[in-house]
Order: sequence, then C-alpha cells, then structure tokens
Amino acid sequence: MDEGRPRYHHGDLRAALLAAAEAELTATGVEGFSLRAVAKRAGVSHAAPAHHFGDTPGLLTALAAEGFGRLLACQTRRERQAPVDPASQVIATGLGYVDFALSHPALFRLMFASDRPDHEAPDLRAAGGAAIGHLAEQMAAAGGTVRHDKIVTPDMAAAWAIVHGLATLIGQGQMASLRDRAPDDRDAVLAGIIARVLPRTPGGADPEPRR
Amino acid sequence: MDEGRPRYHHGDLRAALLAAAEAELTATGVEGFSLRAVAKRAGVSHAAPAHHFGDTPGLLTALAAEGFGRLLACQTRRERQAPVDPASQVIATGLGYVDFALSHPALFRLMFASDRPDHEAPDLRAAGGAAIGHLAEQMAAAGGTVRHDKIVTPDMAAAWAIVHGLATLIGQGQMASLRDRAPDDRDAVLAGIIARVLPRTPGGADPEPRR
DNA sequence: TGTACATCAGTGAACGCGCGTTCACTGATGTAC
DNA sequence: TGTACATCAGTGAACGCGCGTTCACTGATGTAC
Repeated sequence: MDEGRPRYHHGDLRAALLAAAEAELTATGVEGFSLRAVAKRAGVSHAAPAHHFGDTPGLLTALAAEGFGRLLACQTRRERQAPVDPASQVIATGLGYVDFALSHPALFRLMFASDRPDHEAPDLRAAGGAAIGHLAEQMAAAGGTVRHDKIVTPDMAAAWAIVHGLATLIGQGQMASLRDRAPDDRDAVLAGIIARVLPRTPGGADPEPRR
Repeated sequence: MDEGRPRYHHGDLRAALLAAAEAELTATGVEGFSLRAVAKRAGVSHAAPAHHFGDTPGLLTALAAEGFGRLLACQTRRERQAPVDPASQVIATGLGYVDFALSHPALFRLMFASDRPDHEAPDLRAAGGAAIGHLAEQMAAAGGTVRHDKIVTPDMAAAWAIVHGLATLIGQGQMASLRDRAPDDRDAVLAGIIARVLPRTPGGADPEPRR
C-alpha cells in the first residue's frame, strides 16, 4: 500500500486532522490551540486544513461533534456490561459518561466549557442532543419524569447534574482521591452516588442501599 | 477629589485592572483574553499591568482567587436567609454556589475550567480551599461524613457534584428552561434536587419531600 | 517648613513571534469520449 | 485501451495583525534631614 512513502494526496486527511487536533488539544489545551500546530502535527502544510474544515472553529466544531459520538458510545458500552434492570442501566449510563470525561479530559472540556466550537452548528447540536437525550431516555426508563420538549424536569436535571458534576470535577483532578482509586472501587462509589438522585418508585426498594 | 482629571498615578490601578479583566472576560471569554485589551479597557498603557501582576497568568490567577472569595460570599449570604436547621443550611450553601455561577458565568469558567490561571499559586489554592471547604463543613453539619485530609467521601462528592453540575450546566445555558424560571420557582426546584443527595439520618425524615 | 533624593507607578516606542488568511501554483485523480 | 481535460487536494511564500515583552523615560510620592 506504499505506506511509508509520502504522497502528494494524503488519502484521508480529514480523519488525520481530527486525530491531530485531539492530540494537540490534549497537549496544549483549548486555549492555546492553533490550526498551524495541528497541520504541523499531521505533517501537512498549514493551509491544508482549510480545504476540509474552513477555519479553526470549523475544525473544533467537528472535533466536538465527534466527541459527543464517543460519549454516547461510552454510555452504551457500560450499559451492555450492566444488569438489565432500569436502575442499573441508568447508573451504567452515568458511569459511561464519567468514563469518557476521565479518558478524554481535554475533549470533554472542549465540548462543554469552550466558546471556540460553534455550538449552534447542526452537526454538533445533533450529536450533543443524541448523547444527552440518551441519558434522558435511560432516566425515563428508570421511572423518571422526562419531557423532551425543551423542558428540563427535576428528575432529568438531577441525573444530568450529578453525572456531569462528577465527570467534570474528577476529570479536572479536583477529586484526586476518587480519581486514583482502583476502577472497580471507584465505580462502586460513583454508582452509589448516582443512585441517590434516581426517582424512587412508590412501591419499590431503593435501587442501591444507602451507606 | 479631582475625579475627572487624568492623573499620572492611578490611585488603585490594581483594583481597576481586576475589574477591567472581569469585564473583558465577560465580553471576550477566557480564550480570547489578552492583557493589552484589559489595559485599554482600564485606560492605561499596555505595559502598566506588569507592575501589578507580572503577566497574563498572574492577572488571571488573582482574578480567579477573587472569584472564589465571592463564591464563598454568595454561599454565606444564602445561609443567612435560610432556616437554621442543618439541612436547610447546606441547601442554602448549594443555592449560593449556583447563584454565583449564574451571575458570573465567565468568571466561574475561569475558576474551574481554564488552564490559564496558575492553580498551584498559594493565594488561589487558599481561596478555592476556603470556598469548597465551607461546603464540606455544611455537609458535615447536616450529618455527612466528610474528612478533610484530601479524601473525598461519597457524601462530599455527591454534594459537590450535584451543586457543581447544576451550576455548570445552568450557567452555560444547557438547562435554559430552568435558568429562565422565576428565581423563587427555580430555587424551589434546585433545593429539591440538592436535597436528594443529602445523607438521611437514621431516625430522621427526609430533609425535603420527594416529588 | 523646606530641600534633596530614592523609590515607585505609568508611558510609549520598539522588537520579535505565531497566528489566520490569501493566492498562484502543482501534483494526483477521476471521468468523458 | 488510450487520450484530454476538469476537478480536487495539498504546497509554500507572502501579508497584515495582535500579542507579550523589553527598555529608557518621566511624573508623582514619600521620606530623611
């Protein structure tokens, strides 16, 4: 396949630039991010990215959208490993959300705490809506009240906030003692915390014992 | 006091620069923040800030530290307005935390989601520790298990995460329907959500009715 | 009260740098016939 | 199967801009005597 030989046409520069952008983001942070550095990292002239993404916000918007796709994938991966009862499932969704933030802290920050991507872009909105909408569906399945029409119910706000708060704080190293625990141990603690905000069905037991 | 007349020495340029920096932060965001723009906004030559803050990270570090002081003040203001029982008090602390994030979204982001301040600087660490430590004390008073020696307990992680998650998501406009409610109405919803994570004392009732 | 002097705060010109953007170009690819 | 040509992807030099930093300076303030 002529792997080693440099070719004039890259083949899949778009994907290569996204990968380079993520690496650059991890190395430099959102705030120092530049298109030139990404092009250099991808081994390409600094004018090349314009053909695929237009400008810096365009590249960051595409990267953020890809991030939301991976956030959703992290959620569903966890769900597959969990018991099938609705409470376990929504807890798994939350653990997947935290997984993503811990594995990709810079990307997570780009997606949720940066003005540089265009958050109104249809692709990004759709990807974000899919990931968060999935959490809402899981919460609804666990007995929560979750209306979709732009109204955030207490059940949904509680679930999203607890999961997002944990993901943000742990991902940023603000809860180092929790971050550095063995994964299984950490997951048990996180599951117990997430369980606190789940709706308790009238006749049912708590989804997780308290203390 | 010769107010209108421009003087060579400013009087309190340090404070004026901090105010200008906050305004600039609100207008431009952390990512486009520059020392020259701050100096221009304060009506001073662009080399002047160096006398007070050294460089850009120095200024942003001071601003973030001031932010934590105000975060703490928002917490205690709410506590003074709340009933004195421990559960009401810790909920008030949380509401104050959210108040701060809603009133100063750009500053909140600087404090928690930016690499530009030097988060290892003693002043900033102290200010941050005071604000978060206060939340921990309130949680402990409400019956939570909260050790201070760098260990985050589930009680503390839950309280911090729910409050931080709400503050972050609402402050960024991700929960617009909640943000745009009448303040009293919003507070009632938030109080109910925060109450979900409070420890339930063995013989005691829930601090807040569910649903 | 007055004078001399050190210190401090702020000025403004100059610098070098990395950035995004533009543009004429060139090499590769795909398609029509 | 071969040829011509349009289209596309990537190059590299050039540009103007705002940035942080440096530096000799100057105006104001405070203090010693």
